[in-house]
Amino acid sequence: MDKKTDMAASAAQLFAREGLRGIGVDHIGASVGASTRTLYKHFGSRDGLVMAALESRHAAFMALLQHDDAGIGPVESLFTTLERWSVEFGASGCLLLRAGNEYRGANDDIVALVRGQKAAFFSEITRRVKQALGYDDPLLSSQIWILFEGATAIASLDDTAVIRAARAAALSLLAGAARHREA
Amino acid sequence: MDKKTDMAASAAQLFAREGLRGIGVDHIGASVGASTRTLYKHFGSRDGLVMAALESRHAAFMALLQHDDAGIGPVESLFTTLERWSVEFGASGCLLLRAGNEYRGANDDIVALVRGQKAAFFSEITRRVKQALGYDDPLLSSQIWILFEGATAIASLDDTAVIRAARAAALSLLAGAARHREA
DNA sequence: TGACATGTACAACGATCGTTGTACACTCGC
DNA sequence: GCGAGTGTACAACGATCGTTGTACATGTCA
Repeated sequence: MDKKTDMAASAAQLFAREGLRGIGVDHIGASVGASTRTLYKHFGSRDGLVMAALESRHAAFMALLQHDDAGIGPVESLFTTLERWSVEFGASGCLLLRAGNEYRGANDDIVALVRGQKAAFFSEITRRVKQALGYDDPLLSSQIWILFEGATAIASLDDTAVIRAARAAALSLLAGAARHREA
Repeated sequence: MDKKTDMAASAAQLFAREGLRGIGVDHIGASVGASTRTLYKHFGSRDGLVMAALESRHAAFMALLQHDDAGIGPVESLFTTLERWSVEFGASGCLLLRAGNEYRGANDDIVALVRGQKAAFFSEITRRVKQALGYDDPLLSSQIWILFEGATAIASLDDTAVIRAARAAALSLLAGAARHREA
């Protein structure tokens, strides 16, 4: 029905696998059985399609994040969700950061979009850290963000075991912060 | 004198700024005052130039790493070197990982090269962790690697302050491991 | 002097790719 | 029934880009 949504999602997957600039618009349209003309009527340009694909990816992960709050702690679930995502969709680095780096100096709108999405993601991390500790800890929040992005990056060439190592590090830092607060 | 080395270094910088596939070979040759024909006599193909650029980057960072062992600890200097590198060469994510993701499904040689370089880098981290602790700690080594790559990735859109946050987290984990060993 | 490596200028090729125009189907709500 | 919205097929454009051939210049080393 909603072919525009399908195209954006399929484009995100193809961009992740073949490279942001390593695949043509014709091939992306054909992947969902749509003509190139339809693609342009929806997105206007290739860069417009790239932005739609990034929004699709970001929304999909954020939605998965909200859904996975069963039993485990709010910080820990960041990493279990990432692991499930990597197994299901494949690990090829963060598509948002890849786009931000690949289109810098070519399209400022894409860079601005990525910046906004990452700011939203960091807000979510900050919220979860506060939920776990009872108070705000900006440094710890950014450190957990670093662990998350590092695990995402490395998982693209190693296996997904690094994600569990990152989760353990995050929990260790979290416990250290709580211990330090008590003393 | 050695124009081949210059071209590889300049290509690495241009690839980092304009994107791995966002700049043409003519432009790269012109950046060092060389003709396109000379470029092809040295590297054979565009992908050959990409691999040479990656080797140039990897070697440059590893060399900078060996040189920065003055006063501070072996693990801490990983991050101070990264910070100096980012200020001097600009922060646009790890070019190696970017290439590995962008050329997957297009050139296996590039992916294999990146995999080897990252294995060498992880060995260096492992060596430094052992030097700091007195014994091997594979989990901690991979966690410090995660912090390093995460800081590199995030520094490309935030400022370089994240690198100091990553360094603090690494030292915290290191101290935690040493404390746990004593008990 | 001659052979050879290295570099340049210039032109051209073939291919891919982003983009658009046009004409034609289908479906839905008024 | 009719117009709007959505989708398709097909062809073509202009531009960029990777790649190569050829002819010529320069330096070095035997």
